[in-house]
Amino acid sequence: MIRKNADLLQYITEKLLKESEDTIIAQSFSSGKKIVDQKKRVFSVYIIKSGITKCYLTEDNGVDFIQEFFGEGEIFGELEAINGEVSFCCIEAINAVEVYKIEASYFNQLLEKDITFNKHILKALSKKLTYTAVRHAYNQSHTLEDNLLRLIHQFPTLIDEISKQDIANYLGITPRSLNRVLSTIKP
Amino acid sequence: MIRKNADLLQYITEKLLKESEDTIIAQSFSSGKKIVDQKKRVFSVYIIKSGITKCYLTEDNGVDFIQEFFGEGEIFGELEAINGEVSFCCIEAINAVEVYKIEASYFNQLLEKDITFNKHILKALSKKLTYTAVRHAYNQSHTLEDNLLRLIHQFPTLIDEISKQDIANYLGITPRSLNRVLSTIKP
DNA sequence: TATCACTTCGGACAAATGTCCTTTTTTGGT
DNA sequence: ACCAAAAAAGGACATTTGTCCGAAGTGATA
Repeated sequence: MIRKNADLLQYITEKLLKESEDTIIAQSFSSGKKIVDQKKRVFSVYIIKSGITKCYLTEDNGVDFIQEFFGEGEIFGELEAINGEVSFCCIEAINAVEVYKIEASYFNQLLEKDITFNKHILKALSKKLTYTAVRHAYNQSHTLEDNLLRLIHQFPTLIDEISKQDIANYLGITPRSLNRVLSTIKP
Repeated sequence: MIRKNADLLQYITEKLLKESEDTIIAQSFSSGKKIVDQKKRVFSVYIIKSGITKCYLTEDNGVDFIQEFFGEGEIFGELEAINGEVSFCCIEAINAVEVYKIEASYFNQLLEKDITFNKHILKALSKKLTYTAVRHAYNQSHTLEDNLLRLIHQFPTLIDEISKQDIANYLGITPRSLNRVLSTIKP
């Protein structure tokens, strides 16, 4: 649901910020702002300091699909820095978001020079891969009701913090279906 | 659909095999054999030399969901080597499969010592992440008919090489639905 | 050839989900 | 406090997908 990466954030703030004061810069985005746009070049890698973003793709038929919600310590832009391709998704602030921003070229330098950083990134990538695989397997193999109950269990304040449309786009369903199932499990 | 990684396979065969003759060993599996089992420890990393495997998870309700089919050069077991956790999926040979097998500990040594290898793995991980994200977004946002047509377009001999049950498990549907849609698009 | 196990194929019906609306509620700005 | 715009809610119906079968095809083997 809302993914976090405490280890990575800690490493950035406690170690890297001190030795790279001029290359790692803080930046803020207000709710609704796009930080990374689909099919555009990405010149930086971002690590979330605070706030929540959604990571989504807009399909050719106009439907939005939300991959994940990113919270503290989650990284994005790293795939594009590593393989040099354009972004395949949008990253948009859901509330007030603060990030650390690293130039893609410096990020790649760090990967080569700093073994610990390299390991953090390898772990971050394998974490992402694991949780996306597990979530999609679950979602495809269970009923909508199961998926919703699991989501609410993992993140009880979900419905207060995230719009119905976004929850529906995360589950790959319509808001109508979401409401229907919500009304059967709530009362 | 069937994922491949020519660059990685080339690097293994042309460079690594020569300098690590005793640590990278070839191994064969016949059709139907499980190479990696779900929720078990994994002690090696594998790169496919030839053949096709399926990568799938069995959910608590007994449903199998196929993440991907792996072909030449595709790597597996690397997530478990990197983060030290048990496997979250099964890898099973679909036909006769030959792999290169690397001890997890040696794999981690290589990551530290061999920058080129490290880059190959970073790229392999980001490729995997990109294609799983893109595939799931597409599948969730399009009709079953669209998904099938796309699949057949990407891989025309699909229906001959892979069982209906596996195709259904890959799409997250039942074989009944698959047949229904096949009969509407074929004739 | 007979038989068993396995896969495939579809019919008939049930259940889930989408589509298209209109109405109600909430939100944000002046 | 008021209004316009957006978000949420849910009715009615159409469509899609699942469930539960039994029938038909296939391949291996005695």
